[in-house]
Formats: sequence, C-alpha cells, structure tokens
Amino acid sequence: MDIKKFSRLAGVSTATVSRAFSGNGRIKEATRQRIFELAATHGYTPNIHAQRLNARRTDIIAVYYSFSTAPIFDYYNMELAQEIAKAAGVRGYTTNLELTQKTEAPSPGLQRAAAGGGLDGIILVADSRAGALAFLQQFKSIPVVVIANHRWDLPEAAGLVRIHQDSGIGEAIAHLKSAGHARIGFIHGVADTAKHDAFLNALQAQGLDAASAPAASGPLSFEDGERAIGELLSARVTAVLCSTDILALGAISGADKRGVRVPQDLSIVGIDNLSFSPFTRPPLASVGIPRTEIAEAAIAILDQLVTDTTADATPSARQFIHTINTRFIPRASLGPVSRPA
Amino acid sequence: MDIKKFSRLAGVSTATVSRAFSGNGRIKEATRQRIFELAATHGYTPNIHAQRLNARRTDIIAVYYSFSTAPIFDYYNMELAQEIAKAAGVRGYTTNLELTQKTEAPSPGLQRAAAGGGLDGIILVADSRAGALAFLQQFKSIPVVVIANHRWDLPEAAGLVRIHQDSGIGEAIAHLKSAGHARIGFIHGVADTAKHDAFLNALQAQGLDAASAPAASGPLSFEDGERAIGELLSARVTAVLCSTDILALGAISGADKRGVRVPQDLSIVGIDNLSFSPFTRPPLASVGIPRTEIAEAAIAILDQLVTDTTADATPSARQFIHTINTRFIPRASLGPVSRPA
DNA sequence: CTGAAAGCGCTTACAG
DNA sequence: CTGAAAGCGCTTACAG
Repeated sequence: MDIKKFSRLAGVSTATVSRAFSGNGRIKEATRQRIFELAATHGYTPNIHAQRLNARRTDIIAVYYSFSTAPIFDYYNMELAQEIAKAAGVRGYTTNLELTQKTEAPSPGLQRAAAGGGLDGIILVADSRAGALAFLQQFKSIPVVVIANHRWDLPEAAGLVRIHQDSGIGEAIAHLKSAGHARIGFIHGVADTAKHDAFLNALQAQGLDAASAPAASGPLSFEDGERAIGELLSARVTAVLCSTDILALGAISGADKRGVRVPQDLSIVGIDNLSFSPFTRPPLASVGIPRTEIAEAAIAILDQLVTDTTADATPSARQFIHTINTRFIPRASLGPVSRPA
Repeated sequence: MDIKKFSRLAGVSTATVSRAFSGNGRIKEATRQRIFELAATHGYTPNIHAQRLNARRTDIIAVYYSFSTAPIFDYYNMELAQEIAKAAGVRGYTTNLELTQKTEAPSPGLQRAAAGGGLDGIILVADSRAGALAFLQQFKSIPVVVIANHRWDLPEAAGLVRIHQDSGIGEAIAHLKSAGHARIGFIHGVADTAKHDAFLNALQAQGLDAASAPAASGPLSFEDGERAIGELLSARVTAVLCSTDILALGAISGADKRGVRVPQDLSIVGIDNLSFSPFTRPPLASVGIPRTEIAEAAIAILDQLVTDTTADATPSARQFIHTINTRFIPRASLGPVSRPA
C-alpha cells in the first residue's frame, strides 16, 4: 500500500498523509490521529527510500575498520564499534558495520553507498596516516571522522578523535618508577609509533635512560608476546610495557614458562584495557581508553559535520578535533622491584 | 549532478546511462565505456535511494541483539556480529548493527526501516522463545532469521539457526567422566535452559546421577562465578561446567581464593569458547560454537528468504532450519580427579 | 489547516 | 542498441 492508495482510503490528500507522518507543516491534531489509526489498522508505513530521495539525508552512518586474521585481535575495534553503535542510536543514526580484511581496500559497495547518498558519514578507525588519507581521498563526498592515536593533519572536511597515549603511558611509567623499576622494556605491536614514542617520552620525563631502553617486536599474537618476553628478560628488564593486552598476556605466560613470576619477579603492563583484562590472572594492569567517551565524541563531531553539510552552512569555525586522554589502570600484574638492576 | 544533467553531458538518454550502471538491458560496449569515463571525470554516481525506490530491495540487513550492562558480557554477541558482517559482505549485503539495551524494546527506527523497505531482512540473536516470537510479531513484514540454542517452533516466515548445545556438552561430560569425575556441578547463567538440559542429559548418558547434580546460580559476572564456586565446593564437586566462559573464569578465581587449585584439585569447563579463552591461565576448556559457520548459515538462509520474497516465488519447500553442533575444546583447566568422591 | 501539482533521481516496458 | 515517457512513493512550495 502506498501513500496514494492510503490517502484515498483516508479521504485526504497525499500531502496531508505526508504531513501526519513527517511532522512537518501544519495539520489538525484530529486529522493526524485519524491517519495514524488508519495506518495502524491497514498497515501503512511510508516508504523510506522515497523519503530519503527527498531528504538528501539517510541518518545512516558507517563505522569502518579492517579486521585481522583472528577475532581476538579485533576486540579493540569490536568494543569501539559497539559503543559507536550505541552512541549513534542515541542521536537517531543507524550504524553500518563496514569491515574489510586488513590487506584489502574498502569494498565498492561502501563507495557506492557513500557517493550515492546512502550514508551520511563515516567513522574510520585508522592506524596509519597514509591509510587515513587514502581513505579520505576516496570518500570525500561525505564527512568522515577519524579515530586515531595521532594528531594528524587532515583535510578540512575530516574530524578527528585523537587518543592521547602519552597521558596514560606517562602515568604507567611514573607508577613503575616509583615502585623502583629503572629498567623497563617495551614489546612492539603493529603500527604503534604513537605508543612507543609516548613510552620513550615517559622514560625521559622520569629521568630514565630512554636511549638504551630494551625493546622487542611482537607484533601481534599471544605467542609473539611469549617469545618477545624472552628477549627482554635476557636484557634484564624488571618491568615491561606491551603495545597490546594480548601481547601482555603472552608476556606473562612466556615469563612463567621461563620460571619468572608476574608480579613477584616482573611487572607487566598492557595497552588497550580490553574488557576482559580485569579478569586475567593476575589481573592485567593496562593503559585504558574510555571507549564510551570516544564513541560519543566521534558521533558528536560527525553529527555536527553532517548537519553543517546538509544545511549547506559554512562549517563552524570550531575545531573538529577532540582529544581523549588515556589513563593508567593499575592491577595485580604490577609489583615492586625484587631484583633491582 | 543527477542522471538528467549527466546524460545530457554524455549526449545520451537517461535510459542509456541507467543501463550502463545497472548492467541491465543491452548497451553497446563502447557507449558504456564512454559513460564510465565521463562519470569518473565529472564525478557522477547514481543516487542510491532512487535506485532502491525502484528496486524494492536494499541489500541491507540488520543484526539485532540487546546489549548488557558491560561490554564484557557482549563478547559473544560482538564476535557473532562481526562474523555476520563478514559473511553478509561476501554476499553483497551491508550489515546494520542494531543494538538495544537488554530491558528495552527494539527502537522505533528499526521498525520504521523494516516496515518502510529500508531493510531486506534481520538476523536476531535471541535467548528466549517469547522474546523471539514478540520480535517476529513486530517484524513480520520482512524475513527474520533467528539464532538460538533451541529448536523453537517459529512462524513459517522465519529461519532458524539452531546451536546444538547437546553435542559439545555431551563431549565435555564424557571427557570429565573418563578422567574419573563423578560429581560434576553446574553454574547457571541467564536464560540457559538449553545448556542446563544438555548438561543433565549428558550426565544421564554417562550413567551419572543427574537428579542430585549440584547447581548454583551465577548468573552473569566474574564475581558471580567466584561466589557460586564456593557453594559447589561445599557440595564436594570435582568438576564444574559453567554456563559462560566469564563465569568459568570467576569460578577459577574463586576456587583459587579458597585454596583450591585448577586443574589439580578441580576441573573447570566454560561454554561459548570466546576468542580469549585459549589465553587465560590456565587456558580454559570450553564448549565452542563455530561462529563463522553460524554466521554463514544465517546469511545463507536469510538470503534465500529475501530472494524468494523479492522474486515473489513460493518459498521453497526446503526447511529453513539449520543446526550447528557445538564441540568440546579441552584445555589445561581440566585434570584427572585428585580426590574422588 | 488542506489540496493539486511539480519535483526528488532513477528504471523499465514499449517502440523503433 | 537507443530514446521518450510513465512510474517508483514520497515531500513541499504555492494557492486557497
């Protein structure tokens, strides 16, 4: 049943039916009531495509990230995506989950949707500037908000939610220092320069020797962490910051296999603070990001950009960059130095 | 730029432009080429709403689940959602992530989209029959595939991917029995009758006393598991099956706090086999479901239903029920009985 | 407050 | 292989 048939049935014009449903324009309350009741009885709902064809607006956004070889490595993105979907819902947006394998380019479908008006905006979880720029280049027809660890210089049109690793990592290193740790190692993850830089800065800020800080490369899996911790133990570290919680769990396991106990003999700190990290054994200290805040900030910016674009207004002068501080969450994987260097 | 302006620019009719993009109808290859090049140069992309208005098809599906108080309890759903998005992408569908708080009804937006043609179908992750039926009642205008632990009787229009808990739980109990366990407890989760029934059946199949099997209620959190295991230890169990992996982790921790070691003194088995369960300490034995298979089955059925509906064909006689067996994944949280009852 | 009619941007029988 | 025109189902300025 379309609006024509339905309006005839209701004894009004299509314009009146449209006004009843859209809430735009004046309409007598009684008429509106009657139309709603009739619609309920006869099962009429306005066709959403026809509405959008007029509206130049869809109230759909996409969250885009590339997935890994195994879901365990996507926990960070999945948790973020869920928070984004929640925050988007609050503002009346529906969220498309757009996934792509790490090595592949965004699907043609996404491009079609974006260029063809099927999407109001996109939230991109990015881990490299080059990747982000390439993405923005491809999707310049609609607003994009980038979530990243860096304060990248991006084209005007894009928003940026910047996760400030320095704050939380700084706290972590300060905490370790005050517990007596002076030889602190690092296990590298993928595309983690922001994290590693923050680590080096934090060492310096604490008056520790950043130049000779031992580092090993993960970069990804639990097993990588198990192996990497071996290298660092040879370098006589007493504490290790790991680029991800998964690597940290691997490090704990790897240490254990070598007879080194956490936290008695070695302190381990992860980064990301996944939801299960409080429940590992020992509970894993980690540098956490407030995912809910990030999601809300990203949606707020995107909504702003979408509204500006739709209204054809001059984009407000305000900066579309929002910085979110990470913070250190101490847990039982930390202890005082037992065998100072 | 719309099709009218663009077709003028290209010196052809709108019909020809449409044929070039849609792939429908005959069109000279050279014409098509020229149109594509021009479109690329001038930045023309067909408006997707206009296309969908004609097509009665959107190639968008939604995956719907209700989220919990904390993301940790949503890992199961999030992992499933990601797999569904992947599987959907392969078949050319975009996936909407539709979330609702546990206590709330599906958003009006979802209903609008579904009734107004904005969605081809929905995949519902359900944990109660009443909930699923209410949902189906509300969304009877489009195909729905339910993912659930039960072989529920559902209206014709719905598909069902049924996760068969009995297989994996049966294997788990058999494994415990052969390791000498005779007194096996259960920690309840939320809406877990399928799991508990499977547990009782498995006990019987192994010739164990199901009637007197100790059970404690979680039902949700890590702390719930910590508490529940206390009750079961008083009941002198030597092994425990937990309704979720989170409860199982809590149980391990709770046992540890009481001086009971896993697996030396007590064996613990979880259900769900979350991606991080291989990496807990000890690695957690669990009853797992092949998420990728489930997602693919759900998408295959939904695609079938959508295609049938769209084509207005008589729905094929084939059953739209697909059963997926769970399976037991033994890991280091298991051991032989140390102090037989 | 309500209606007639043009317009949103495509697609697809129909005719050639 | 291509075009003219009706149709997909709404919305909204315009007139009353």
